[in-house]
Amino acid sequence: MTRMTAARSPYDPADRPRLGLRERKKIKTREAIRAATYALVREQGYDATTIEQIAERAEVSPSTVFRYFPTKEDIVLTDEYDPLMLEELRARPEDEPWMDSLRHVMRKALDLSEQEDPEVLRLRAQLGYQVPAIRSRYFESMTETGRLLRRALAERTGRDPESLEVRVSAMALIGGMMEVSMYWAENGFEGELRDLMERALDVMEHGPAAENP
Amino acid sequence: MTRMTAARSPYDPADRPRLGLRERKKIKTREAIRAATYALVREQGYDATTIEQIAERAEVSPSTVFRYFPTKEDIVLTDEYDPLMLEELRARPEDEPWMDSLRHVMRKALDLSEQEDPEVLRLRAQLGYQVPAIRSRYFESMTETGRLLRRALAERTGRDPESLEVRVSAMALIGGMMEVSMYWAENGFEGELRDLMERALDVMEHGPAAENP
DNA sequence: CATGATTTTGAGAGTTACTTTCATTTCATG
DNA sequence: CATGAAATGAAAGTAACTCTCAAAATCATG
Repeated sequence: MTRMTAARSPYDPADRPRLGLRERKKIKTREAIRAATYALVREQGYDATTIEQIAERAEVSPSTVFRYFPTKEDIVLTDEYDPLMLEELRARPEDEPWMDSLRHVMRKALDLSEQEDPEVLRLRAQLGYQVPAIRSRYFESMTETGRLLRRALAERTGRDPESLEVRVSAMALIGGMMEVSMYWAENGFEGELRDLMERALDVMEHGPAAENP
Repeated sequence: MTRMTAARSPYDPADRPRLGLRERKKIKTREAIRAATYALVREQGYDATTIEQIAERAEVSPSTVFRYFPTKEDIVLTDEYDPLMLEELRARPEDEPWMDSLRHVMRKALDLSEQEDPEVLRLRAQLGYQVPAIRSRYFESMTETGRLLRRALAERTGRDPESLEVRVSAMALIGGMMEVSMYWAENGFEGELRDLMERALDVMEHGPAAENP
């Protein structure tokens, strides 16, 4: 069926093989659960896939599934790109306009994710579009990203990260980005996500009512 | 305990007493369920409140509760301001700048809601802030509002409501507005929500990186 | 007002995500 | 290999939702 790529995460265990057997096993289990979930969801759809089936295919008990992921949605969505993003944002030159920095970082993040596992990027977007529960969880995780965004934005512009202005700016960006993903899925993944994101950032840079070509 | 205001909804039944007994009873049941839920949630918190308790206090069966509201979160959140908002937006003069129209309409909506039932406005914001499930549903409902927003924005600016640009603009606004509500609840409802909203719209009008006082 | 059609309700059983508890197994370490 | 710590599985429990069906309330008629 589908090629079972290992989906090397940003903190790939293979980079530091000096991990105890226990740790390595945990990582394997985690990925087994995720792989089983992706496969089943592709075969039967999200709602039709039960935790029991996932557990069975991943060869663990249902209890273990919940030990690794708090909710079913998390199995599909969890990743850890956020810290990387913050780091990248901070690494951009101080005097670069904020929105340019953001453009660079987003492009980089999307490129990376696309190259690591293009299927997963699409599957997530599609599930986010189709399944309300996933969309919700998706939004929650983007809200966390929003917290990073406001920290970075505050640092860059010398404002208080907890001020209404900064918080609203960050979440407006998040809202816009979320919509890009929905749009992409809704239109059958037509075009490069990277380009759509770029257009979205252009729009948001100048406010919603500005003239766009 | 708390005064059990009837919370006259925008389409108040009392305005048209010419409804069959059946219809009137349905509206009563609906409001009984909501009132019971609000009361219980205030007493015990959201999670501790079960559908069974709600049903008992509203003097209906649990099945009936689910017949009136698809999910527990909906009992707290459902309202029907959206169509009104669209109407108001359309009623604004054609040549008024879009963001000014939005400011007017939002102010009006918030004033209305505050005057109809200030408690509910606060309770919702607070639950949205504290309870992830509610926040999710809150966001979903704002997404629907976003669809209206993009229609109105498209009409006003002569663009395609399904274009990426319009959709992103609308959802960015929604994201920003959502954050206003969170901010308000998080800071103990300090200040007028109306004023916070105004400030948020100012921010979003000019883009996230613009200088604000 | 009686009667039959239609709508609404409640009772009950079933599904599934998630929780909690506890005994058993698996690994790490001296 | 022995001992302690961590990970697992089995099992029972909770609560949100779904489905089905029969009883009850309302409505539209003659």
